[in-house]
Amino acid sequence: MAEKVTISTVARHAQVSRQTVSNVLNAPHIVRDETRRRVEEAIAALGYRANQAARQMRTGRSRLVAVRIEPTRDGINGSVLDRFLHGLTETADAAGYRVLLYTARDDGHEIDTYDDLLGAYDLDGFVLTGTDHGDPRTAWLAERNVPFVTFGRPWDAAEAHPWVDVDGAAGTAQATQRLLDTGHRRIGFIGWPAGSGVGDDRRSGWRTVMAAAGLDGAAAPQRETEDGIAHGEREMRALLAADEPPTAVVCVSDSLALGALQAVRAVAASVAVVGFDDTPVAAVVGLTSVSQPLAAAAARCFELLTGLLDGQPTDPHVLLSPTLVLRHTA
Amino acid sequence: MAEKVTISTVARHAQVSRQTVSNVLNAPHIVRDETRRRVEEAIAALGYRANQAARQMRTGRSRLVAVRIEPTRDGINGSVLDRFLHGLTETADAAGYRVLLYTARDDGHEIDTYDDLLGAYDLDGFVLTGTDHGDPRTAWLAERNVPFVTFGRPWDAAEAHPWVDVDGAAGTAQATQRLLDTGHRRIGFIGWPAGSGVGDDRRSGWRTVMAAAGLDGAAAPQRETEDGIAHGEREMRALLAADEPPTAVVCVSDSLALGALQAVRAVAASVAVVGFDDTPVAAVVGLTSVSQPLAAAAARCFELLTGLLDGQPTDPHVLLSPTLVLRHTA
DNA sequence: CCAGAAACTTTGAACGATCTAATCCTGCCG
DNA sequence: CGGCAGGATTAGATCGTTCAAAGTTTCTGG
Repeated sequence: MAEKVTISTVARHAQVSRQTVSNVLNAPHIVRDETRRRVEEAIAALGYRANQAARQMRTGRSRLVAVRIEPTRDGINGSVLDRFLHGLTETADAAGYRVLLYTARDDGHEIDTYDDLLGAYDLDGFVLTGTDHGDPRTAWLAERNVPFVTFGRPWDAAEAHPWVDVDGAAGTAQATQRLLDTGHRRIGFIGWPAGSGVGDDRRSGWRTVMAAAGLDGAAAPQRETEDGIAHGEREMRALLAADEPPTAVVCVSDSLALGALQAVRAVAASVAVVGFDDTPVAAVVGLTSVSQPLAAAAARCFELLTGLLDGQPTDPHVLLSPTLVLRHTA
Repeated sequence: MAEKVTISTVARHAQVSRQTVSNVLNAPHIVRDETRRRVEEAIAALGYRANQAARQMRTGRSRLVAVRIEPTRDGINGSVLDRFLHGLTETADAAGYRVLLYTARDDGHEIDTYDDLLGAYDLDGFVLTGTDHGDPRTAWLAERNVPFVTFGRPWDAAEAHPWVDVDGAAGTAQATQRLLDTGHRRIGFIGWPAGSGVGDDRRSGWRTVMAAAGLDGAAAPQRETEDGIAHGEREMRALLAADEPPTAVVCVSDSLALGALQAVRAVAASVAVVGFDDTPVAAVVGLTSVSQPLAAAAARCFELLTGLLDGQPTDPHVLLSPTLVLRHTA
C-alpha cells in the first residue's frame, strides 16, 4: 500500500513550500517557470492528487453537481432522462466535475435532500429536470442563492433562472409540416391534458402549422389523455371512429404514439403516426419521432452551471431545436 | 442566507463541548441520556448537518460510492444498467450513502479514473458492472485493497471477490422448459459468440434442458452472432431456411429476439420467441422475456459493499434467480 | 551601485470534524 | 468521611488544503 501523497510530500520533493505547490495548481501564472516545472515533475513522479475534502473545506467548493434520478418508471419515457444523465456525466467529467445522484419521493422531500446535500457535501450546484408550473424547488434554491439550472423552461413567466430547453413546438411544427408536405390534410393530435407546460407547448406547434395551412376544425381533431400506451390506443380508436378520420396524427409522446400505432394496425387502417422523444422503442418499431438533442442539452446545462459558479455572465436561456427522425410510420 | 451551523454552534447551544456533540452523532451510547437529549434538540433546532468534507478528512471515509455509467449505446441494452443504477441509488440513499457517477472510454482509462477518484474524493468503494474474462480492473482494485463489488461473476475462477449476479442459465432453462411444456420440440438458440461469460452461461441453460429432454442435434439448432437487431433477424432467417426449422427460439438478449421476431413476422411464420432482459421494448412489442431482478441485485451489491466497509463478514457471493415474463410471443 | 518596485516564495492560521488523552463527576465501599 | 473505580465530559492536536500577510529575491532605472 503506497504512502499517502500530500501537498507537503510534493513540496519536500520539489524543495519548495506547500503554498508554492498550491499555487502551481491553482494559479500557475504567478509561479516562476523553472519552479513550476520542478513542481510539476514532482507531482507527476509522486502521482499526487489534490485531496478534494481538504480543498473543499477551505474553499467551500466541491466540484460536485447533483442530479435527481427518478424512480424507475415506465421504461419508455424514463430513457429520456437517462440519456440526459449520460450526457451530463460526460460533460462534467471532462471539466473535472463529478455528478452525484440522489432520489426523492416528492418535491418536499427533494427540498430536504437539497438541504442535506448542501450542508453535508457542499454541493456546487444542481441540475433540475422536469420542472412544472410553480415549482417549489426552484423558489427554494433561488432564495438561498444556490446555483442551479433547469432542463426545461419555467412555465411561470414570473421567476427567471437559467434554463436549457428543447423547443417542443418547433418539433411538432416540423412533424406537422412534413405530414402536410407529403399530402396529408386531416392531421390529428393526441396530447396530454392542458396545463402541463411541455404538453401545451408541443400542441401549439401542431396547431400553429395547421392554422397557417388554413386547416382547423374537423380537419384538425385533437384528443387529450394521460400518458401511456393504453391511453394512446384508446384515443386513436376514438379518432378512427369519426366520420372522416384523420389520415395522420402527431402525438405528444412516444408512449401515446405507440398506442396509436397499435390501434391503427389493429384495424388495418393506414394512418401516419409521429411520436415525440425518439425513444429506443420508437427506433425498434419504426416509429417516426421528434428527437431531442439530449447530449447537447446536458452539455449546455453544465456550461450554464459552471458559468454561474465562475461568475461569468453567460446567456442564461438556451432553446435548442429538435429534429424529426423519419422512419416507416410517416 | 443563514449562518453556517457547525459542530461548535451546536455545542455552544447545548452547553457542552464539541466532542460531546460528536459523540452523540457517532457513539450515542457513551453519552448520558439527559445530555444526549439536549444535544439532539440543539441539532434539530439549528438544523445542523455534519460537514462531510471535514469528517472525511479525519476519518478517510466519504460515504460515497462510485459507479461507472456507460456511454449511451443501443438504447435497448443500456436500459438494463440504467435500471440497476436507479436501484443502487435508492438503496444507497436509504443508507446515507450517495452515488457518484463517472465515465471511462476503456478499461485503462477507467483505472486512471479510480486513481483519481480515490485520491481526490476518498471514495469508499466501487460497484463494477459488466466484468469480463481477466478483467484488469478487478485486479487493480484488489491489489490496492479498495473495497468493491461486481455485478456479474468473475468468469475467471481464479480471482475471488464479492459479487452479485443473476443466474442466466436458470433463466434460459426456465424459458426452454416453458417452451417444452407448451409442446415445442425443435427449440433453437441465438446467442453471442462463445467466450463471453454471460453469453455462454445463458446458452448452457438452454442446452442443459434440451439435453435432459433428449433433444439435441437438429432439434436444437444454434447460431452465434454479435448483439443487435439486424444480426438477430439474419440469424433467424438462416434458422427458418433449414429443412425442418425450429418452432421456437430462445435468444440471449432482447435485441436479438426483436430481430428474430421481425424475421418471423416477415415470412408470416409461427415461431415462438423468448428474449432476455425484459427491456421496455420487449414489454411494448409483447415479447416474452427473462427478467432480471435488477433492483434486488443493486440492493445486494450495496449491502455487500457496506459489509466490506464495516468489516462485517457477509456471504460474498450472491446468485439471484430471474423470472420469465410471459407475453404474446411464447 | 543602490533604492525601490515588482515578482516570487514562505509562514502561520484557519476550515470543521474526530482522535487521544486528560480531567471531572458520581456513587460506593471500607 | 476519604479514596477509588468507572463512566461522562472536555481540551488540544490533527487531517490536507488554501488564504492572508509577511518575507525574500530579482529586476529596473537613476
